[in-house]
Amino acid sequence: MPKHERKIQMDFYVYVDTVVLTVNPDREIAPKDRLEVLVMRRPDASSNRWALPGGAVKEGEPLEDTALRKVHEETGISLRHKDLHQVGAYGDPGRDSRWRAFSIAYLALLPHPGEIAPIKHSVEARFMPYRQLQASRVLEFDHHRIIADARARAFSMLEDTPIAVSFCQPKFTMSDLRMVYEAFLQDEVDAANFRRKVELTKNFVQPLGVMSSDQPTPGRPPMLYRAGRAKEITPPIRFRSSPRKD
Amino acid sequence: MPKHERKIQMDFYVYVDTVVLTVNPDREIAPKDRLEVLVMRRPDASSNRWALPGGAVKEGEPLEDTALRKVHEETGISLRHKDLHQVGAYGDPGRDSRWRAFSIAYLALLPHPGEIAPIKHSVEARFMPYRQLQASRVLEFDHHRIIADARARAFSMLEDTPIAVSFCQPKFTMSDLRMVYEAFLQDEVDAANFRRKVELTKNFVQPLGVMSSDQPTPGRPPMLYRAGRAKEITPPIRFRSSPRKD
DNA sequence: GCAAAAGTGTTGGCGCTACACCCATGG
DNA sequence: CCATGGGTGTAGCGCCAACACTTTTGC
Repeated sequence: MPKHERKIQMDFYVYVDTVVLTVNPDREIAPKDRLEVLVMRRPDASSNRWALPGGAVKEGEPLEDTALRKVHEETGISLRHKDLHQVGAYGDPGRDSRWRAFSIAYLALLPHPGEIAPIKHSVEARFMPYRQLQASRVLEFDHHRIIADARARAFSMLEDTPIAVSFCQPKFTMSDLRMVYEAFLQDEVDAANFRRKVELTKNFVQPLGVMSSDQPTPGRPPMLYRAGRAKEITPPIRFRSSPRKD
Repeated sequence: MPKHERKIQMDFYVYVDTVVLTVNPDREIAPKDRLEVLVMRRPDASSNRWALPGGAVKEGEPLEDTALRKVHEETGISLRHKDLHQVGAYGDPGRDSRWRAFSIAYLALLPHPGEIAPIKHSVEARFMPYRQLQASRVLEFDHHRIIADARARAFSMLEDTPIAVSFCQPKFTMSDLRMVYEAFLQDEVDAANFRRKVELTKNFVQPLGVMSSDQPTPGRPPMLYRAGRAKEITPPIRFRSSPRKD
């Protein structure tokens, strides 16, 4: 690593970009379109150009602090350290046409805010469906690749950590939790088997005897759960894709 | 990301460090101790201090090129782009006591060189057992954490890509391949089930005629295989840890 | 009002597949 | 002694059906 060499990298920039993912619980929406990404539009940017929240690392500032700071500055959303997971580093020459720019990408998981978060900042920020973003390539730089990598990493974390509850409200139903997996799997999951797998995993969720008396919805009132204290899922929750028709 | 702001990051350094992993096929060695890491000792470093090969990114140089270049310069080993996989970025203030240093870590998988590679460079380089490195903390900076992350990433890649063959010679036996998994699993694997799982995966390996006519070893001569052309393993090869005694 | 229908959550069961463990055979 | 192949019991799970509990609809 660092030998005692001269400082020759004065034109290098180090940024942090954060992919804030959420799952829209609206049952009207198709499972594939429930996954949403927080994006922003810069004041000076051309219309129809969106970007991930992010910015330059300050001197003496840990990378995760940069992520939290820029997301708050640019979208008004306050994340916590425990919500952040590193996705990777992006540093190809030419990914930024102006200068050599490195970006360390983070992933954050957030319960869905009921409405588009009221953002009173100079920049416009909102959640947009992941699939729509990938279909119409409106993101700057290599941010399409970054959000794709972030989604893949989030899905693998769903399999062997209880992180899916991060997308849910403090009290949630089994269907809420299942819809998180469906959003990332981009497919439906058998409700019966899902329940069994979750309940057999010690400390994944904790039942709260009560029924949800929210809005009167049709159907049997669901049981409510809250997050357990498990840090990992053993055995991992996997969903086989093999018996699908090929 | 990059706004039009002044250049304020002149004291930031961007490095690439590479974790070259290999599996020692020596049957005398316990499975847990077969995993080895390529480390080097700097000429000016105090004795007993080792580090991963790596160095600063040059202007206009892709990150992976930096990895290949520094590994070659410092250890004489020539890697290929396809051997490289990114592990992550490390940028905590204070990880380098001299200045703010970011390091992007890569992972490379290499067949075991029969002998410690004869390195005729100014720096001393060699493979050392992973477990021994982690037990005696002789690595510089946060390289202990980096090699731990690299090992975890390699293991997850073993499960759903045919990358294990990267650790083997061009022609290998089923036992050679199985020992790769055992090295990362830190446990033994049933030979019969392993064979079936591998053979049922299309294009994972390709059987050659027969017989290793190497050294006459005790036991029945094994079949020889070479790498298939599959890019991923479906379904993934998993090894359950549940029915072990707890 | 009341009954039927429709919608959602929950439980149970059948059958297949994967695999851990064991054993037989071959070189 | 190691490689290879076969066999068996069991756990996980995909799939389906039944049942529970509610709101909505029809008369």
